[in-house]
Amino acid sequence: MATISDVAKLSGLSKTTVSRVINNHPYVSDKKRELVLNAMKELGYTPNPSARRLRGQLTTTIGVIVPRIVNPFFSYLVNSIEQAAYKMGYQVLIGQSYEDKEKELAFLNLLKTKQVDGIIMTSIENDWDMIESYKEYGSILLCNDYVNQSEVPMIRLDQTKGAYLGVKHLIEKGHKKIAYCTGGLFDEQGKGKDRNQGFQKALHEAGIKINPKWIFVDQHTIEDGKQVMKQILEMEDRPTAIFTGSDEVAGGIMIQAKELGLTVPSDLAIIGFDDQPIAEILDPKLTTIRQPVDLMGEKSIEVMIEMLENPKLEIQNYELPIELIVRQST
Amino acid sequence: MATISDVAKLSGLSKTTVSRVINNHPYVSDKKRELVLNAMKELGYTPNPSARRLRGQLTTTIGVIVPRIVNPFFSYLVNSIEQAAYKMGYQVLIGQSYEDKEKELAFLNLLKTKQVDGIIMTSIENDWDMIESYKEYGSILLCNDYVNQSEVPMIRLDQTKGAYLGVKHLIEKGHKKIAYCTGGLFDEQGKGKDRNQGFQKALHEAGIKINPKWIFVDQHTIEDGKQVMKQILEMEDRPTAIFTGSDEVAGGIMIQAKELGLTVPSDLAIIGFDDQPIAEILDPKLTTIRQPVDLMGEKSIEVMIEMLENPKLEIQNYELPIELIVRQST
DNA sequence: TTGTAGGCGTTATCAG
DNA sequence: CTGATAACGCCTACAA
Repeated sequence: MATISDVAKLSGLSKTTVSRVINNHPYVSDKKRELVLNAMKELGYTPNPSARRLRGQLTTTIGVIVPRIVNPFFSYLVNSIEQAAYKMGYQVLIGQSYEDKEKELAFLNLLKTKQVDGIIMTSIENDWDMIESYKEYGSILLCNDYVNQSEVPMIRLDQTKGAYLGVKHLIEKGHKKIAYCTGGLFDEQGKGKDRNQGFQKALHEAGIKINPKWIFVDQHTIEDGKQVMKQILEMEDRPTAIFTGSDEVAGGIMIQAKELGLTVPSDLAIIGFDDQPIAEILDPKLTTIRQPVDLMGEKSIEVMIEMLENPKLEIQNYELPIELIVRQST
Repeated sequence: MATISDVAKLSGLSKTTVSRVINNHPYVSDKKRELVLNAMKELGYTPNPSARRLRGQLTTTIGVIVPRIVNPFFSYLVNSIEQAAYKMGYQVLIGQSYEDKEKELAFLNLLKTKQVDGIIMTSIENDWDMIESYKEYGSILLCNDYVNQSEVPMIRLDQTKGAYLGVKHLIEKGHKKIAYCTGGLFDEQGKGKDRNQGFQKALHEAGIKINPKWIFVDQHTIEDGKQVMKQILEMEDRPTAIFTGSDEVAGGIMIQAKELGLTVPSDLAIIGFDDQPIAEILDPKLTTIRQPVDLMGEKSIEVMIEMLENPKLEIQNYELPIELIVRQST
């Protein structure tokens, strides 16, 4: 591999001058600049990022933590982040936390050793204090997930509104017996609390009481959805509609419902979350809440790079639009 | 961030001794080793990978090129690669080529600058000669895609057999008018040639002639599948079954078929490829060819690390099993 | 068994 | 405008 010295030698100039050209510093005569540029081309020279990192320069690499890449929501998010980053000349290092604290910390450690300039976190596993302690080593940005007391930029959606819109839609369709299925818990705090609030708000407004038996927590996969449906079938008093925290769970419910001889939406109306590709594949097509994944990725990179270039940037939060997509399952 | 010098100072020893401990070299007395270990712990010391890279050491980072991460086949593949790598203490840098030669080369350049020890390519865009020229800078391994004249390890599947099994299954079901849908071309060479061969072989064995009108090339998405179905409907002489290069295209075909009032499989039998999650979501469930993605990822990492640790390793190819999963769409 | 010194490729500082 | 030099953190001949 050609080094800066090779370029210097070939062009008959010093490393310093070559470096100036590489980094677009002023005070280089056009002639010499030309000379250097030619030599660089001739040797196929690429600056060595390791050396730059060692010198304390930026790495032009951004880390992204996702719980699991096979979740379409996250693979689309990573996709848009990667594309936006590529356009800006940045690389993306991906890490899956698998909802494991250790893996998350291991990834955050990349900041310490200047392997990445910053990390975009799309989910949070450890306590915020723990994570915040890494801010000293590099930039951290939250995209999708968030915390209240944070001192980092956040790109987020109004999850409360998303759930509210969905449940209100069900109510408008005449449903009063509405079940709820979340990937988190049904607590005041903790995962999924915003959506919980939206759900409660919509019911409250319509004067409908929550039936605790119709609350399903910690549901994630298609398989989970199938199980939920089986549980519902066994109930004496069944819901007529169900709001779900993911298209996949909604899909599982729908598949199982059909298998059990129920008709969607007349026997059971179903609403998903994310507007993943399967929403249009399911039959009937799934009514769902769309999250603007592409926007989230672009914005995250935009803000991250701003932060990197201007470390004193004022911390801001960005809220992106979330909308209801009505299809046939409601 | 603490450096090796800090550890040396704190432990009252030299950098050399500390380095020896870090790298498990012999000739360090137990006492001093203890001393160093304590100092390391106290300072929360982590070796700086950039410095190591600069010194020409391994980076414990492996690059993976995929065409697009949102394709479930690749996101599952990346997932299994990442998991296997993590277990071995390696990091994974992901790049999307978007089937673009430039992007692919940009990623291969990471080898030149020792940013990654090796690269796993799951697809190939540039001419092989071009790619092979990067072998000088680091290890390259092919997983999924392959070339004939290659001098790198390949983890691959018998695509010919996959297509053959699928088409044969259709024939056994009594179909004689069989359409074919590929993501590549219908050439002797080029993308998808193996599956083409399997398709042809199965028909040939059954004495069935190929109808060129029923060959659809360069089809990738659900939307593509829908278009294919529309084209089929317009035909005077329609096929009764279709073999498809991806579950997504198959899904599009199925959705559109139902929309047009056709019944699957009685009006049209459909067979997919990959056994992605949507195969079970579609109604009727999709008969498809399963590719053992997890195995592919694990094996790729296993072989890559072997290669890294023993550069003189004999080049081997590995063929993994591929199987037909019969469901309801045929 | 331990330590000294030099260099990997880059850029900032300082002197011309 | 240009160039010599030191330093980033690590590893390894070589010396002791």
